[in-house]
Amino acid sequence: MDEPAHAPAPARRGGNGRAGRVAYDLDAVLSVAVQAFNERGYDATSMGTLAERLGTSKSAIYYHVSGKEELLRLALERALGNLERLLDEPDPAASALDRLERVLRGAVRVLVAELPFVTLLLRLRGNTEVEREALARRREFDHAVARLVEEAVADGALRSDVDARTATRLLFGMVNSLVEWYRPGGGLSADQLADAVVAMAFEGLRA
Amino acid sequence: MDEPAHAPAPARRGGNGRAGRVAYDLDAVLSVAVQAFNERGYDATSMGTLAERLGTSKSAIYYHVSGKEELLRLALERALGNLERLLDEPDPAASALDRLERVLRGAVRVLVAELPFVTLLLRLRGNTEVEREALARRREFDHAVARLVEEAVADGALRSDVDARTATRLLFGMVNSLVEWYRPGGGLSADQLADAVVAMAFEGLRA
DNA sequence: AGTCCTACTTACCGATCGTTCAGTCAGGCT
DNA sequence: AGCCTGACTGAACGATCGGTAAGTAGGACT
Repeated sequence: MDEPAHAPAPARRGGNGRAGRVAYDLDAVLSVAVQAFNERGYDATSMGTLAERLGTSKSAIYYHVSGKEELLRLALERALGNLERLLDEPDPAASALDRLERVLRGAVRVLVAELPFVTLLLRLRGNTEVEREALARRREFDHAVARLVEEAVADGALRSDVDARTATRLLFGMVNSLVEWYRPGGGLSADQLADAVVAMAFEGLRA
Repeated sequence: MDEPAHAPAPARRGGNGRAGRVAYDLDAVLSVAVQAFNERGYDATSMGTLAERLGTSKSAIYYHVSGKEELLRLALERALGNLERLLDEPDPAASALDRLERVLRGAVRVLVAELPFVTLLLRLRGNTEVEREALARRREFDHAVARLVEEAVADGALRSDVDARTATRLLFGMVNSLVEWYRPGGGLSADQLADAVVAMAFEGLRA
């Protein structure tokens, strides 16, 4: 067991590629990197650790990506792209409340489907330019949802005794927290989870 | 402005101590450290940065604490101690729902009062033994609250169509998220915040 | 057969990390 | 006057960091 233990089977090129080479593609490197970043934190994860987990050398990684920060950038792009797509094509005929519920369910779906990538996004500190840009895009997403909440309050669909901004933040806190505990295959599907989130958010826990 | 810009005025010893010395005590070092850890992450914060912010040298810090990890340990102890105290002396006559609400409000109060310390706690990754021990204590706290939720569901006070464990986690997600956005002095008091949390958690957002 | 490209490897770089150590200096004590 | 202690300073330590340069095995292509 002193062979590269955590590495997924390297993608041996079949079909269109060269055969017989131990070739990692960018996706394999990225997924191993993101998992490590989430386990130990971005800063605490060295390129050496990544190489170990991939079963290669540090420099091999630099063949696929320009550096550590590009791994971060690619991962954040994937998370943000999926979230931002939730805001496209809203049904203009639907009520603000309906659109909010749809975004909420969509967010749960994306968080579950892209768990490691979104996890990374939600833990950013803003130390570098890459991180700050991602944080700005995340803030823009948050604001779009906040506008939906305000609209629903104006419609009289949501209670007005709780500040809309505070409500939005608590709502997001609830949804985003799932990256800290939800693990797929644990007997709770993404749909069930979305149901629980919507139920608690809109109707509350009281019997 | 090339003097130690971020350093709080060093505690010049008055009264019982020696006068005229630039003396930092442990509390001052700790509070600067925790703030830096929260801004840039524990791993991304170097002892050199801490020294700069304190307006001293790296080695001066080692006079007060045994090392970087002890700063972390002291900070986590403060956060965990305050949270764990919430579970002491519950009124055994009160219903599970009442006790849950009291813990919830207490948690909001502690998070607000000890914001930087709890923030640090909630961002742990478990890289070292110190971090893993803190995570274990945090899990124990979570379990105690989960038991309260289960009790309240058994009483019929909370809805049973949402899994108690899931509900607890969403509840905590909501409360814990406030370290990411709540800033004191922003026109929202801790009590108002607790009201909003309890309202949303128990009654939901629907008008 | 010879050349080219892909996908690496080994060896190393300078910078920075947390930490240590020896020395210093102001004030209090005797 | 002499000594002690508390609170540092400045220089250096070895380890580790992210990243680079140069070389190369092996299949594809001509």
